[in-house]
Amino acid sequence: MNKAEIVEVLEDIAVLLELKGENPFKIRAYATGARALDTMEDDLGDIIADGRLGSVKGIGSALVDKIETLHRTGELDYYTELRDSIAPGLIEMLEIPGLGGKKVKKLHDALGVDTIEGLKAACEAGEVASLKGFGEKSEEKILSGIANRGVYAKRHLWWAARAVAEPIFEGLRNLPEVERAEAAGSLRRLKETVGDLDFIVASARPQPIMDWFVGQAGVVEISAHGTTKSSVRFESGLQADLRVVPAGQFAFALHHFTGSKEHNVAMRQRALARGYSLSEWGVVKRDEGGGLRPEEGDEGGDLSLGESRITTEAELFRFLELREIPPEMREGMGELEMYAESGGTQEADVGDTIPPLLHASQIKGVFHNHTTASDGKNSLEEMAAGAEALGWDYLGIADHSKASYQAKGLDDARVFKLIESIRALNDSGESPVHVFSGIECDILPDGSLDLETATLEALDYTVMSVHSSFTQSEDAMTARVIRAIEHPATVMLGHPTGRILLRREPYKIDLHKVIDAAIANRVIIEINANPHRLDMDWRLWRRAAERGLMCAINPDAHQVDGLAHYEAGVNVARKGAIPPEQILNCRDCAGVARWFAERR
DNA sequence: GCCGTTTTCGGCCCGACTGTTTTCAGTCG
Repeated sequence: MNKAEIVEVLEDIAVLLELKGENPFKIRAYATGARALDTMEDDLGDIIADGRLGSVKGIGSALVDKIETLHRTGELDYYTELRDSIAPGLIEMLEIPGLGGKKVKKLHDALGVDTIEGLKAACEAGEVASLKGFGEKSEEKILSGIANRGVYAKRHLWWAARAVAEPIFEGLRNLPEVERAEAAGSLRRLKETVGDLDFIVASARPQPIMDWFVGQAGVVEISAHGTTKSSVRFESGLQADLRVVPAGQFAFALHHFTGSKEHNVAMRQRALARGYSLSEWGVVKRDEGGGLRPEEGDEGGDLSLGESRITTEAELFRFLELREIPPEMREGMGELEMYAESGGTQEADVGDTIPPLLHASQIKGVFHNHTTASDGKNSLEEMAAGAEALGWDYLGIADHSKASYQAKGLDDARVFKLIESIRALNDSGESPVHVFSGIECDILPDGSLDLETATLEALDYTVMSVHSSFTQSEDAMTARVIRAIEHPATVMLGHPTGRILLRREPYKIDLHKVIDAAIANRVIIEINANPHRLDMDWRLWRRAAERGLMCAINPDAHQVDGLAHYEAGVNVARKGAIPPEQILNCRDCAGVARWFAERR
């Protein structure tokens, strides 16, 4: 069993234990272990062979046994027995808002329900309301949760969520009562998908702000409307929370609600290790007995340190001897260690290990875009004009190749015609944007390429992509893509997993081997910046970039408007901490041309 | 089940909100 599958098993065990009513800390241990395994960068087989698994933080002796057994045999009796003892309907019930492990267990124990349908019937019969700990409100909430299960559980593309958030954010900032306003949560962390929107506002007069918020266009449901917190839901199912806090707590609240949860846990542990307790309200000193007392210098027993000393996130980080961690790096993936202040005891300046994050203004052009020659909606000239409007120096055009028949893919002869028309545009002097001629060439099922080598070599650059036979085995797909990477005419690899966020799973492929091959062959892996793809995933980039992998931000635009998606690619590059010098789009026109030439 | 520069046992991040209670458990972020 591979690592990803074992991670799933451990996560399953955590859920199952929750339904068993197990010790919450044991449950957390499994969830933590799963996460530790997931974020581990080395090959699991190597780590097991070296006997290093037990030294991974969060994985103790019991988990070492279970992970090794799963890795070796693909089975685990403990898991099988646990799974057989729990009805699948109970696991589904956890998706209903307001129901956690304990309540689901109680419903099952007291009423015998083990399916969503059974639970619905029990609610309608009033059996749930008569249960101790439940009431009429719980019953209603469960019924509405069941009715809306699909929409509520859904996540939303970052791009779509931002479109909803921006007008609200702008509106908030323009209200006279608002002192400071920020969007927090996964939107601010630039995650590829967003569960809900969080707005944090500093104000001494919350009520008018709350009233304005719940009255926004597009609000279909108001689930809370209080003085410190309001919650609304939009038509798409997207939920938005607004929290208003006094100015002195703003930095703490903003940090807390930006998350991630794992980052916050790590921050609190760091605070505890220094004798402080950190929360969204502030930071207080803990005395020896473990109790809390207000930080010295605070007046009137106000527990918040914020009003006197900490008014920005930067100050909060500095208080914990950290450099300011950008929101997109706060994923609980070792960022505290990365941004720790050296304290003068270390030989090397840790600052050197923190790469500067890419800024959108550094992008001088993008690659991999389509025109009406294949399945694009705009002509070559219109796309070039779109690039000019964005202030770019160059634009790469890479239409489909003939195997993508449904996309009117180009055969060899049409490629040469396209090269001619691109050359004509460049020579005409009509476009200040230089156009690079490329192709998005299909990687055929056996790993061979869809066009003649001579054709590929006549182009400025190439992007090789898989568009067919998605269901090959992991070994076959990996070998297929690596064969394409090893082809001398290959310059870039397109959307390496083929995933469509919220819609289609990635195909099975060993990306670690693909990354190794790309580095060895000086092949660029793209960040497909289409908001539905964002492939290759940011989680893989930090390590890959450290090992020297080059990246290109490719909007895969099929019309002029699609060029703007490059911004979502910038997000991925930031989250992946890819140094700008390893991003081809940061080079000027001559630099890009040189890269293409040297690659050949 | 994990972990340890006070600990191999006794902790484990913290607080608000909700709905249910009559002082609090469960859920959520």
